[in-house]
Amino acid sequence: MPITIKDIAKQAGVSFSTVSKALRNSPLVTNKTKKRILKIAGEMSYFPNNAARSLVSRRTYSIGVVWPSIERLTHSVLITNINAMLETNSYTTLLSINQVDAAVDTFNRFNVDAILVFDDQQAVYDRSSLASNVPLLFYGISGNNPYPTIDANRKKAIQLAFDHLIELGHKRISYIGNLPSNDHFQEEKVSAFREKLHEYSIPELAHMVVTTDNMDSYDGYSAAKSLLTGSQRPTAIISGSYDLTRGILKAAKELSIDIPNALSIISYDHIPQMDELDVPITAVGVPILTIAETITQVLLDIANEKEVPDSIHLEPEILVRKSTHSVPMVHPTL
Amino acid sequence: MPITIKDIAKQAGVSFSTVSKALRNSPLVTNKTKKRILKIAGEMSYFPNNAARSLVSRRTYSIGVVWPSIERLTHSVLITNINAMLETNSYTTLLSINQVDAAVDTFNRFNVDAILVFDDQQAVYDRSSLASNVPLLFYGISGNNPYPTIDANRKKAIQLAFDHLIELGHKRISYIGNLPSNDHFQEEKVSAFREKLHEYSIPELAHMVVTTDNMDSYDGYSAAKSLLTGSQRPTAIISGSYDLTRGILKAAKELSIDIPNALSIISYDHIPQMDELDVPITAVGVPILTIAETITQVLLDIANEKEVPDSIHLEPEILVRKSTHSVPMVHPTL
DNA sequence: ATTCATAATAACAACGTTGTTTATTAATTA
DNA sequence: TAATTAATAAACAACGTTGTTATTATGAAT
Repeated sequence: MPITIKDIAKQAGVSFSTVSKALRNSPLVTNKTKKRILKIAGEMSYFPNNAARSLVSRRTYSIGVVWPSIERLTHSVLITNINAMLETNSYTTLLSINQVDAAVDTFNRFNVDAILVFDDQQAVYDRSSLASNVPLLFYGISGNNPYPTIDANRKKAIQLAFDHLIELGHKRISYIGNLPSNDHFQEEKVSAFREKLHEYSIPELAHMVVTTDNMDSYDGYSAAKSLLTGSQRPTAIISGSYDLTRGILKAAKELSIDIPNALSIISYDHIPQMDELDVPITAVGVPILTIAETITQVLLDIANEKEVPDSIHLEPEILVRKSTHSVPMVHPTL
Repeated sequence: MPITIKDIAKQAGVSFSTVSKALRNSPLVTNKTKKRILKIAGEMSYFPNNAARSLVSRRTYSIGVVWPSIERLTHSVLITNINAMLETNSYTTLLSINQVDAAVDTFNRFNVDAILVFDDQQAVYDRSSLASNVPLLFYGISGNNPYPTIDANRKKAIQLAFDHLIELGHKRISYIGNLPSNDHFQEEKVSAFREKLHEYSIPELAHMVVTTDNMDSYDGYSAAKSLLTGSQRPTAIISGSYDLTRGILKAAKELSIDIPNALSIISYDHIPQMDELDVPITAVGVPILTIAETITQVLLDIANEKEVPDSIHLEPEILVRKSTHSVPMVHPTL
């Protein structure tokens, strides 16, 4: 039997509506009684009943996040940031690891003020049939769904990376990334890479695009190991993600390949963690804080029934750190 | 403006209380009107308002999970399982990645029926001062907090592992595990290992206990690499976790050390994923499904105000797979 | 045909809160 | 001192539901 304002009212010898006002710090209650009531509320460890409150205010000041894939560092970082930002705006974040439709259903029942859907997996469900009275925001898929969407320009990111390497004089550039059958995002990166090869009239040799089965550091490690011990060693590698990069770094270290002097590495995923690796890694992508800020802002907007654009494309940036360097005059294997 | 039963009532030309009964499939409404109302509700994409419902029923049929550390595979697997099990019991799982006290506060406001706290990090807060009207269940810490707690007997697990190796004739056994300053669990495993050494009168040589900085696969990899290339190569390794084990496996593979013929590996963490590694790994620990089932059951119990034991200790099991074998007659390096 | 039982639906109260309206008290003025 | 105003606090209505109670319509039995 949870404590209610009526219990407090009885204890304080005052009407329950006075208690309500006191707890909400209304000017309609004198400071003295306010203080007294606050004290009693604390002692009785009172929690406002969100259900009752939201029933009358039509607001819960909470945001639901649908997060079906819980095992990716970049996403963890992103969610942690969004969570923190929402908190500073007095919003509470609720997560669900259910399927998108079930999670949306749940959040509707709880009357959250807005729902954020991480749809990176491109789960198979009919996005047009998602029943929801709560406004939705998608992160990850552009177009083809009727909800506001935020995504990152992955193509541009790879282009930035490539151009940076070209500027440094690199020609023998490899891309390491995973390429699952139905992942539109990874495809985008690979094709951007190939377009750039074409633009600079660089023929695509074997092993210039190394696709991995997974996004794990190991996949990066294995790919890099075989790539760097092969006959056609590149002078620079573009990595598809933070996790892969960690593996690549490890491989290089093992082979005593000096980074950046003997090999340049540039990685997708613009997260602070890039700075903490053995060699601080030059990174491309939309800064994770920018993503978090944008998502948070749009969430707050749709929660407050403001108009938001149908889709927001975030532009990537390049942050040059220690891992990229001009191509060595004498290539060790060339 | 969300659809309410009143809207449906108006549409169906019937009183709102009839709609309520129809939607809840009450026998007090004739099948004909029931069907009609259900149809209309569907068309209007109606969602029952949880706030209103829970206000009167005093139940939300939802469980809050406090999950401050979101980056560990075993925990992800565990939560995924608990989530699924609760779902089959018609309960909804809500996650929060906030600090324990803030998350408990949030869940109290939402009137979840029970709260599960993952307290593996032993976060610094006064557990006795956690204000909550909702029943709490802790996973991970035994004793010293006033709430029901479920934990796994880690000591026993390491003992099982050790005994198994002894049975196979191993004497040169190493333990690889991380040992952060304040992690009681990891300490428990290490000290269990040392006790066993003592029990079998095996002197502890250098590198018999290799502590890593992190729980990452890399840490396992590095540790194993140095351990296996050193002069005192063990015939068997006990690994502190799944992630470490993956690294160890990788290292062995690279060094062309045949598992299990040249080296036995046994790992903590009794999860199905152990079976899917290069070499299926013999594992000790409480089976993850057992943990999930126990937690789920206790959650349902406390949600329904049943009495539950103060603390439940789960007993570990050993599952022998392909990675352990009797000690080679001729030790390669001895 | 009138009464009575029953089936079907409608009306009502309650859950805990907030915002508004009304009543009470204290302070000020004439 | 009586009247008026300002201050405080109490009472009330509403939010969307559910469970209980009251009402109406239907049909059977006398």
